[in-house]
Amino acid sequence: MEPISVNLQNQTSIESNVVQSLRLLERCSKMVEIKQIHARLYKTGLIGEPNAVSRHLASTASPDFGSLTYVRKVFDEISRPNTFMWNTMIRGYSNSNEPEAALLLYHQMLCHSVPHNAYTFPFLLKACSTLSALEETQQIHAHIIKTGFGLDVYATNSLLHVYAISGCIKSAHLLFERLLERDIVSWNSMIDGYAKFGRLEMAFEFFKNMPVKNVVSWTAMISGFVGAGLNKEALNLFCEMLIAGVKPDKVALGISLSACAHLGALDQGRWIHAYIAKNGIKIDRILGCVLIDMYGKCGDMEEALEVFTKLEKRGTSEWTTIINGFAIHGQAQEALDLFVQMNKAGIKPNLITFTAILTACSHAGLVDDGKSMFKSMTTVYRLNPTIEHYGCMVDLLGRAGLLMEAKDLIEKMPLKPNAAIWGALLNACWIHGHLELGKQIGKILLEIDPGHGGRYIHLARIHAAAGEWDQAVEVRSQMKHRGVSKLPGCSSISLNGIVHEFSAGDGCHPQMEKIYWMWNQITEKLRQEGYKPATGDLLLDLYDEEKERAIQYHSEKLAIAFGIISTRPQTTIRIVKNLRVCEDCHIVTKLISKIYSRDIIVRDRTRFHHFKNGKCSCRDYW
DNA sequence: CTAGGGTTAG
Repeated sequence: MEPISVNLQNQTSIESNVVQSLRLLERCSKMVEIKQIHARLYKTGLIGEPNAVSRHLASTASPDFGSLTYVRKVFDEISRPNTFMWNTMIRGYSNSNEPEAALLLYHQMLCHSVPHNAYTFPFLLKACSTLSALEETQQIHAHIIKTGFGLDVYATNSLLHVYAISGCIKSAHLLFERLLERDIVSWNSMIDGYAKFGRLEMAFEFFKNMPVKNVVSWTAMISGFVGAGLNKEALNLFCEMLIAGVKPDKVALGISLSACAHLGALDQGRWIHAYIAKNGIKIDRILGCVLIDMYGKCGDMEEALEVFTKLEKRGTSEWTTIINGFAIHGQAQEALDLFVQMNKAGIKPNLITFTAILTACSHAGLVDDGKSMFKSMTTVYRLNPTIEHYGCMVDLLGRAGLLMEAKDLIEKMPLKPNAAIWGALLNACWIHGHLELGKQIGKILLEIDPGHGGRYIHLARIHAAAGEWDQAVEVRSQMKHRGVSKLPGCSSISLNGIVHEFSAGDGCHPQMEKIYWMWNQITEKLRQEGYKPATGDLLLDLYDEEKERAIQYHSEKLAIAFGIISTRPQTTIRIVKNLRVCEDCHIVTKLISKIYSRDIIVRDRTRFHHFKNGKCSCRDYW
């Protein structure tokens, strides 16, 4: 920052002085300097110049400056703020963490009979959209029409956006139909509105029919797929976008990377990372997090760490993401070490950081560490544990066999236990054979979460293990009766940029015959090693032939068989599964890793298993 | 001035 040396003595050159001051203002980056200039505006009388004051407000109210209180003070001193100044303040608050203030200001603006201009409504409606303030939006809608801005494309697009984003997609659609002038933004808002609420067919209808698409149109659609869990479709669309010759920007790349993360599509993730590097796209905070997360969720912690280390700035999110990476890999010590380093670096952990840390302790069975971290949340970091944190603790204690302690925690916690809490306890009961308690909890779960198929299966299993076949069958038929279906198990493997998906007993894959042949080969070798199927799950399904077949061909088994025939010997096989690995598959995969000398990395619904030479990184604790 | 983004975990 150069010293401020504006010659203010000569009254005739006051205009050029204003201009010069304004230039300085725009270059200002520190609050102190802004305040200095403000003081100078006062001293020199320039404070009476609406232009100078306006610019001063504008640069101070920009999102780069956190402190709106200061701007507000300046604003409040102005006797008759003009429209520009009101707009500036509304814009400031619409981008802040108190957007309500924007609405209040607008109200005051009306009271003072200050006229609007075309810039007033977009700012104001932005505040409405973050607040999902529909009533206010309707009032503003009326004002827009009354004051003759009903044909202004910025005002109407802003309206359209609020309606679309706040779940009033019908109003948005109606408005869209009535618009005389629609531009690409109008279309994109419709796509985003429908996509965000899971109405992908409608979103796609708009996407398909719009006259010209830009990168935002594609991204809104891709993001809709990701939001609906259709990550494969999201990636396909990303590829189509490239083929259509639309250059992806950081937003498109980020959302596609998160699709890769969900899918465990390492190759595609690497490709996007390389694209970012090749095109000189700056890795901002979000891209940094997504990259770390992608590598972590795709099983490559070395690369995740590499990205993390190379980042210019590391904030809470970046640390949290890398810690979570180690957590899901069962590398609790690394996670805990990073937590210490994070503290040393002066970065404050947040609630999500603690979820990651507690997950790490839980997966590794570090009961004492977990307990002390949980305690430190309130005592050291002043964070109130949420239901997720209690869930982690119940899981941690229950998994370690401390069922009574887990139950005790549930009874004493200040929050109402939800399905996830009981689910964690039920799982613990199952692992440690506490069948009586398991049955009680299973019943609770069926009541509070009647649409979740997995709960029925769990309870039925427990009945079966207790030898209560009638009741096991009863639970299953209850499930059928209520029309609840089990989430089908699905495993995927990514090869040469193509994600292959398998579901249990699947016959869909073009190479299915070969895959089943390979699986039979594998079973033969397993038998020679003395393997016998873990039949716990099988017995329950005896009454249902189709399911029995499905269990023999669990989706991950098919994916592994496909992996072995489709890759060179020694190549690591990476599988992603949407459910937890069952005991039988875990045993089998360990054996396969030894017999075929293959590293097999399986990502479960909650964690990674690295199978190597007959052993698994989870040390059979999962 | 209006439109698309991430980290928990279900």
